Amino acid sequence: MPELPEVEVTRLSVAGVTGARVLGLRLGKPLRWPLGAEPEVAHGRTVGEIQRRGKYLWLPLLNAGQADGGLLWHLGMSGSLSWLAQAPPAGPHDHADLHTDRGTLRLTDPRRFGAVVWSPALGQDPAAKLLARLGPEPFDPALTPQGFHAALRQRRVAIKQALLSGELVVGAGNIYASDALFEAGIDPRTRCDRIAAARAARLLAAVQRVLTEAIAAGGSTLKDFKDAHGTVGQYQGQARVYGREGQACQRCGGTIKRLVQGQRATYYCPGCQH
DNA sequence: AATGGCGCCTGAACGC
DNA sequence: TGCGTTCAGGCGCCAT
Repeated sequence: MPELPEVEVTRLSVAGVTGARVLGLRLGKPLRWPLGAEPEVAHGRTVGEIQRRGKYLWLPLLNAGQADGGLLWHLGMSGSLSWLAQAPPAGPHDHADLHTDRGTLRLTDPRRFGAVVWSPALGQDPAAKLLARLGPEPFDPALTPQGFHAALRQRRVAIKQALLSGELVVGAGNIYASDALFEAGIDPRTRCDRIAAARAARLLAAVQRVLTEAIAAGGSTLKDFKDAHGTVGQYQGQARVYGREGQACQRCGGTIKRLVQGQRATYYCPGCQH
């Protein structure tokens, strides 16, 4: 799924839920992690402002104005949220419904790698444990080219896999990691500690540029993804290399190649990336 | 400590 | 048409 752009597009499209009063929480088949509380805990609470951290969404649920709990959502690989004025009966892949007086927030996730987890706060367990290993946000001003380079120097894995891990910077999954490396002109197999400062700076800028473009395009819809109003993303049509094996590189005209790293497909242009 | 690999679950696309 | 195989956007956990 859903990489950072899709989660951000989802966040923006469900903003209307803020201020709604929760009528009930219904869960379907088990998701990746259990809710960790009785669904009734949400009842009668007021929805606060939805936030994003990495590929997670945090929905505060205020109890008489007190911020003492909320729901942490993850879309896994095939999940999407819908904001429904009139929710039809839950289908076989609808595994969470947050019913409110303004509509229903519904998680649809065929593969069930997603999750909805109750937590007393974003900074407390279980949410804190799930977020503990996340690297910096890509648009955090504290993430400098110098800091990014310093983090790269401590790793020997291939840069593509390091980007996927989210420990250097969160948000780039398989689509955007490939495209960002193309933008930066870096071979995806390059060891992190062989990337000099100038190239590291170029890579960080490329990650930011690709993610920004993807958010503007409404994300990528390879199959399941839709925003909360049912709109599909458009980035997949403008991908630089992702999913374009055998096609011509837009920059040099060479042929885009596919390889496998850590059991994941990587796409790159041998002519443009070194 | 860092790294590589596995598995969770379902559906679609493909080859025979 | 039917069946088996392969592949998918993530990520925590395990063994090395």
